[in-house]
Amino acid sequence: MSEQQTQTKRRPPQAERYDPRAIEAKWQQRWEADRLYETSDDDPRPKWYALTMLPYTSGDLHIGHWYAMAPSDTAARYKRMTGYNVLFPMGFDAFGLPAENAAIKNQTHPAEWTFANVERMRGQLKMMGAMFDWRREVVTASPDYYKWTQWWFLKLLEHDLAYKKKASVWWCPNDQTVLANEQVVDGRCERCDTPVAKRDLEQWFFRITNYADELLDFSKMQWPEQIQAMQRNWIGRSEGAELRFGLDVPGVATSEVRVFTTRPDTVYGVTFFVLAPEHPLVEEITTPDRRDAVRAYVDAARRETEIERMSTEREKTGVFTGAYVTNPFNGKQVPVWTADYVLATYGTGAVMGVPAHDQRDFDFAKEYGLDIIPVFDHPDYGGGELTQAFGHGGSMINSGLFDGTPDAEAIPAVVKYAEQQGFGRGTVNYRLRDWGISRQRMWGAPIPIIYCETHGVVPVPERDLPVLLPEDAEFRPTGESPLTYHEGFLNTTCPIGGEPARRETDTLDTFVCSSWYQLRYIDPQNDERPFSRDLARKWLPVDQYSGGSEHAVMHLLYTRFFTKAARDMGMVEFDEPFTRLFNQGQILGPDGQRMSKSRGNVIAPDSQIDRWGADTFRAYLMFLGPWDEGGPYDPSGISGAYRWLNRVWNVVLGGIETTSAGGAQETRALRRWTHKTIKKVTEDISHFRFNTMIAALMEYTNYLTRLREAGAGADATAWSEALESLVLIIAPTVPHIAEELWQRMGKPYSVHTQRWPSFDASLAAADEVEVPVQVNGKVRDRLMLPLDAPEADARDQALASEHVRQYVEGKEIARVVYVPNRLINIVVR
RNA sequence: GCCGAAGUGGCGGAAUGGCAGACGCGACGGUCUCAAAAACCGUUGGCCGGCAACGGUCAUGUGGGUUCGACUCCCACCUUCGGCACCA
Repeated sequence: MSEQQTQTKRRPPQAERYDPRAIEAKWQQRWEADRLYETSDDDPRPKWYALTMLPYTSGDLHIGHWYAMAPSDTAARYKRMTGYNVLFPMGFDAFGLPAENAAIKNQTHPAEWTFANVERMRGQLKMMGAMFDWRREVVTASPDYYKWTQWWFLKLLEHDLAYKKKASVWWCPNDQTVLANEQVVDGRCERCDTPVAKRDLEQWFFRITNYADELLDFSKMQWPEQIQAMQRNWIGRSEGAELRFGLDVPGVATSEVRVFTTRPDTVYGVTFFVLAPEHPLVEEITTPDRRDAVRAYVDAARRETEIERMSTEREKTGVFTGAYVTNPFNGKQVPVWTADYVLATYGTGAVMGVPAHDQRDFDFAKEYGLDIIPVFDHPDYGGGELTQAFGHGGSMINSGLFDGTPDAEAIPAVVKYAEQQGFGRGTVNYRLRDWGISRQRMWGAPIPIIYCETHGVVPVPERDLPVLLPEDAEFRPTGESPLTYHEGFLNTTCPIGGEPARRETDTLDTFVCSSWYQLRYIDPQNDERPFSRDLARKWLPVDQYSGGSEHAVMHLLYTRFFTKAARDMGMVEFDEPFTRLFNQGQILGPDGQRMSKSRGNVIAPDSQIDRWGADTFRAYLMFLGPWDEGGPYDPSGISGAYRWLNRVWNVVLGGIETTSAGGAQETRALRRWTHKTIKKVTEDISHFRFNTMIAALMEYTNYLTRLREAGAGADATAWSEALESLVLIIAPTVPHIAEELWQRMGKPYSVHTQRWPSFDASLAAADEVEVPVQVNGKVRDRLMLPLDAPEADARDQALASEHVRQYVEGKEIARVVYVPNRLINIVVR
């Protein structure tokens, strides 16, 4: 940037040019020295807890982080200016797979990589000029944080919300290690290219399904409809019945198989039965002659992803096990198959095959020549061979004593009968599964459990927390967790009897860490408890949460679950963690996809910040488009935001010839612009419509610039009102330049502690409006009409117009539509 | 495949039942300059007519529908993005 001064004929010389680099660093230091953004717990103003999702410590702060945080900061600053005591904390989500990958690659401890990233990212975050209260920072991988994450695990275990069961994970047979979904590429290990398959391990789970029904209730929050819809569908509540089919296989102890169905009324149409390949009974009931085929099929299924298996497009496959089950309703024996379209994780892992009334079952029956028996005389069904499955409609047929029961009564009738006869019961099933939290990895909070030969599974006593990660972890290139071969970590003594014992080597899913961090920010130094109950009462729930839409389901459901569990354990007194939610869209990388380190498409903003300054970059990101929609990152437009700030700088500092009594007309116009803009900006900023807010600010700046350059003079009071308002309403968006201008205007420090300006709606309103006149929907003329002109006047003026007359002449006027201040439409025939 | 969203000038977008293209980028022309950059001013959806002011007409992913009027509401389809439970 040149320090050279511009001298033009038209414009007065500027004392100094806008130099963001000088003013941004200066004010950041001043704010920090003055503790301007430290939030007190004792402030008498009403509280406002604004929270933005904490970043993962992936390396450098990228555009995606700026896109998430700069607008949140603007919203928080606005809230502060409207009279709230605003808490806006920041921290780091610091456990996880990428740190381990870096550790293996660099032969270092993951802590080294992680904490170096924390340092760097904190510095980069500070350049944004956000109002984060850094005294409250939390880092989930630091022992004084994960101590409490472990404490939460113990509490959930104590209240029977944690348990152990077998569940499948990807397993690389060559590296002898568990793989994350991300590490499986086209069915192979990303490290060694060996084909991988699922394998069952004992793992810890949280009983989130206990709260399935309550999690469907959004009445206590203001969340976007689409997020509610996604969570509702994810939870997937289905009413139906669990029915018991008889099993009589020699040498098999079990005498029944339970199946969940949403259509118990079609039970007489069952012609086959399917178990998921992972179902424990498959191996047991398979007859010797079918064993090889079944095993081969099950092995193949273990190599497939759930997404592949859920596709309704692929050809149905399956194998017959050789066994039969008995339909309790009609005593009919039907063959038991295993097929990959049945998932072990949904319902009971079994499906009763009713090909006439379920399309997937229909496809399967067609593929393998199984019987198809319709049990409803659906109005679309003519009686011949079925070409597709039929849903609801008609009344029951081929169903014994139920024949003739109409569709609407069928389900309750069959369920009632099943309950009377002991064939099953009406029940509700959820797609939601319990939350698996065990990770066979080193860089996470160790699960605080000890295994003792004598006492079994023993929770680590609270006084022994945290269970620390070893500092001398040695990573083998296989990716196996070092905890499994670290003798110092592994060997311990039983807290009950003192016998030699071994520690759990699995660590907690990182989503556990981020399920309660909003509670730690309010009391981050507390070493007695995870948080103070009094402070929780004061600050929570979070008033406004924001973050990427990629977290619409998992993180946001997990943390809601934690809150409800905490309430039931008597730790907090509210039901939901986040009263209001805003999900910003994705800022897309050059490949058109979400920016993330693992995709390798991140762009660092540093060079742009260096060139244009943080204010310009913040304004540019907010101007790009609607925040909830995201969009492609293209730096070519940044100069527009920079030019705008230059115009703001010049118009505020440039001076104008003022008079104490400017023309009444001009003064009125100036005040109208000022109040109209305050109104628009207030409305937009409070609804996160930052792009149109900035457009309005640009228009206002352009207007003031024209006014100033016209040299016509302006009313002194109205002009100072205009400039003062401008600086105040840009302050949340571009905090540094606003502070600098505020000071140069001779106003008291700080602009950020000023009151947001109010607007006078009557001053903001125009007294005349241009109204288009349409004939049959096409604009033919425009009229200047007084505000809220009566219909008769508008109609007369419209019909008097020369342009309109051409199109109306000689035709019959069928109707005149008049929308005051919007339009007149003359409908002719 | 399933769930959620989005498709509008050369580009980002505005308008959510009432003037399509606000605001900005880019491009083009100009001022300043030896020159360039920066800055500033002006023009800028397509087509047709006109020297021109201007007028006409088409146009919001595709096809249909509702309405005096549809970017906006409804139905079907296409494409792209986010998520799909161990990336976070």
